[in-house]
Amino acid sequence: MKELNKVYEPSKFEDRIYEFWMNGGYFHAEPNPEKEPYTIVIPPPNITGQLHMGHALDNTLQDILIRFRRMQGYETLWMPGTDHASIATEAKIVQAMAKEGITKDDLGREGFLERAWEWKKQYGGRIVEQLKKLGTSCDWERERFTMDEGCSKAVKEVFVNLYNKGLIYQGERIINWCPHCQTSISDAEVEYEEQAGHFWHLRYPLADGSGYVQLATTRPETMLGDTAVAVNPNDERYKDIVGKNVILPLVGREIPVVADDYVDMEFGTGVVKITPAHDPNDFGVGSRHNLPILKVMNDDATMTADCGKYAGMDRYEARKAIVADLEEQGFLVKVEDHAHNVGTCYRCSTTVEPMVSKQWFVRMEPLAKPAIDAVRNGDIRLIPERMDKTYYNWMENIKDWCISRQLWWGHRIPAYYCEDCGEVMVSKEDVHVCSKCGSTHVHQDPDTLDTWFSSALWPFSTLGWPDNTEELKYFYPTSTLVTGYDIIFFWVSRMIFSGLEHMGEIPFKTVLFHGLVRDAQGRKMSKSLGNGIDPLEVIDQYGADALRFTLATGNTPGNDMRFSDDKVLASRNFANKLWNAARFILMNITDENMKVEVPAELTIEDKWVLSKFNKLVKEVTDNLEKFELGIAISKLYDFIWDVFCDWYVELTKTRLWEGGEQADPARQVLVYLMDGILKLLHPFMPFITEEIWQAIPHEGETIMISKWPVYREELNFAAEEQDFEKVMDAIKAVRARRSEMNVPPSKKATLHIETAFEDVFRQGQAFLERLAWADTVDFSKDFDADSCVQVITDSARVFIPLAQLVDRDKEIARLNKEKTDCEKDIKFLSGKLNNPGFVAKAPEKVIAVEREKLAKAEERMAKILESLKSFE
RNA sequence: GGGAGUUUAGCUCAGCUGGGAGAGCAUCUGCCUUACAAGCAGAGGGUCACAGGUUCGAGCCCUGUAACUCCCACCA
Repeated sequence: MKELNKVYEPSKFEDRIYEFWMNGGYFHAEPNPEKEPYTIVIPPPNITGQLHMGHALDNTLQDILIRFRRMQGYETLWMPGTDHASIATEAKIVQAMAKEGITKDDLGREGFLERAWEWKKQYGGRIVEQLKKLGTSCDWERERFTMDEGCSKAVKEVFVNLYNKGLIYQGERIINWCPHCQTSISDAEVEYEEQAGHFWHLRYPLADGSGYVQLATTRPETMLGDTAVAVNPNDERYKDIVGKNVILPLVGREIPVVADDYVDMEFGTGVVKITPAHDPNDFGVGSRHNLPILKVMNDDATMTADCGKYAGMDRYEARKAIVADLEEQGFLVKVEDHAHNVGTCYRCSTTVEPMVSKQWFVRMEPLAKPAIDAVRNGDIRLIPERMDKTYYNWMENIKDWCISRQLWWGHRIPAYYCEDCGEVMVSKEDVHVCSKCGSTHVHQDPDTLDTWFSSALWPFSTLGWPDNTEELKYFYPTSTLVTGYDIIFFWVSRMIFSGLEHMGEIPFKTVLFHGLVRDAQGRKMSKSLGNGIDPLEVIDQYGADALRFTLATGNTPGNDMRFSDDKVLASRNFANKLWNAARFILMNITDENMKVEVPAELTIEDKWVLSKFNKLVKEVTDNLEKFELGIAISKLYDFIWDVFCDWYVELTKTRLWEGGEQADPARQVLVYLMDGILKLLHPFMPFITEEIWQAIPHEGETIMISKWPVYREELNFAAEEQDFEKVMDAIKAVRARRSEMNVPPSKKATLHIETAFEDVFRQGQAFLERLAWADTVDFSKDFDADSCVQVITDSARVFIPLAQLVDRDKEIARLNKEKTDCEKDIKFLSGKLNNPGFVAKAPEKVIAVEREKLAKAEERMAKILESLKSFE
């Protein structure tokens, strides 16, 4: 017989068990026509990443679903992998290089990429190793990387496809530029934050000397790039000046006054300066009026060489200088404080600069349509449902997606330019000769693609697409995607339209969104705040199972949760409880080869617990199938702690300690239940359940691939369940009474029981003795009720002869209180049942329940009255 | 400006399609009862944010209000 350590110490076995699973190959999946597939693709963590609580939550939820389905008999694939995270990784490497005094240009593209791959080799696997500590049952044999050969092939294929369909184009448009990362970023990658700024009110003189127009700006440095001022065409105030010119202060350039609907007459003076090169709205005005586009800022946000005395200044430096000059020359009317939203880079938080730039874009509208329909018609289900709205709102207002990045680490854009004739060639294969003029002066576009371009293909690129592999045919579309609501735009929506466009099929059937893990005060965990809790430290201290339990408990889809040490401690205590229950069983087993099955002979308490367990199986399975993981785990918790440990284990002690023939069925039920509990709990707490399962009698090599328990009609003992609860009620009531009167457990007393269910109570006699601290249980009427403490339940009156503790007046007062309470119950219930509306309209089931309650209350009342009478 | 979420016991949160309010932690009382003091047995504690409405019946459905949080858009 195996033994369990006296103390629950997860660090002693978690790694060993993970290794055992790995060696057994249990995580691996293969297309298998005999089985139904169940597939999850992991949200690939960044190779720069360190495991944080968000990962821990995300992957715990995925592992729960995967392990559950695997045990249910599905061919279960959890596809793992990592993301190259172009901006984040490149930034990290550049930073490291800076310490050595090297720049990207020093190394050149080739040299830099070599270094980047080296970095990936060294650190890219770190997060994977950390995930394993959590217990994730990914198919590591299939691990992928967004920049591996297969994924890169998929990226090229998609780019070329979309280009040929006209869904990818190159254009000179306003994009968001991050001066720090030195690249364009997409709209989705801009985070707006409110900053305190100013409104500078300026006046621009009219060229004909007839006066000024007054306008305001929050970014005066952009005035150098003004190529017009605009007014609303319906604005009477400015009718006369439309078509005239104004002189741009400091610069002296004459620029026209144009009329455009974009201008809001109500706002400010109704005059707007137009800087087409540095503002998205102005760009629109500019193109409608054919205004020149004048870039005044370089990629590092310094002013361009054309900016005269301001050339080379940083944008904020230039702002100061320009404001000072405007004031000095009398063009500044006033300055106001003004809070406004500033776009910042989601990676480095630098204020982004809108700029005109030639970039590659994905035309979104045609792609968005089917993606919206897929959710609307229910092909894809978002959990919680409210995410639908967020999704539609984004998809219906979507703008074209800027996909080119001025970075080196990433998928290089497969576009080639002929230096002689200017031909643009987009091709999966490298191009060396111009297809139009035959020139060999051809070079590839230097830019790379947005990281999210490759992640969008993840559900099918990882399964071998564009090749039509067996895996792709079998495992696609995937079953469930589990991810945080914060990347619905970045990733989820893009996978949906990509799957539909390239596979002609949705990428997944269900998306389970979770929220953020916050700290105990409800703050977002962040590096800068330093309030992040390291999951690995938690695992070291309390074990992966406790961490997983904490994250799965009390968590509802889409809602944020707080993480605190208290919660992990409670989870660890739960694991310890289970551990000790297992130890108890092991200590009492005599035959280590015993079968895991329900014995032929069952006592009333066996039937009670088996019936309860049977229901639990059904409910937990239902909850898991409905993605109600938090509900499932709390039901398990209640059953294991309350029903199994606090009640059933205690109940078996009478049989076990007496030994003999009656002990065997008790052992069998204990093992049967423990086996079942471990299986139900396994998806949530894989390590402890495996460790215990291996120690108790079991069939099979690992609990991981054991059969998920199913509801068994023959274990439904409704009558015995109800009967036994009568005994339990009496035990609880006696305990409460004794506790109230401070009678210590060591002080035993006889229980005289008066009940209409004597046969039931006789079956429970031993338990009344053990759990209600009785020395004997007596059913005769032969005792002096006057010297007894009385306990009344729905089904019995219990008399405890504790004469020295009985205070006649107090007894009467207490009985009277019970009477009042009971009267209230009866009044409430009969009121309900006498309400014609209720009886006519409520479902029969509900009415029956209420009748039952009333009957019980009336029984109790009769007993109370009887007791009161005896005091008269 | 638009949208969403939250508001339930001192704290953190559950509460599935409407049928007399739950858990953990904390508090109080009594127990080292031979699996577990990381435990056992008890107890107290809630006008379910507020105001209306629908219903036989509302924490749950509808309308409105307030506070907090988040997302989207962004008027110079």
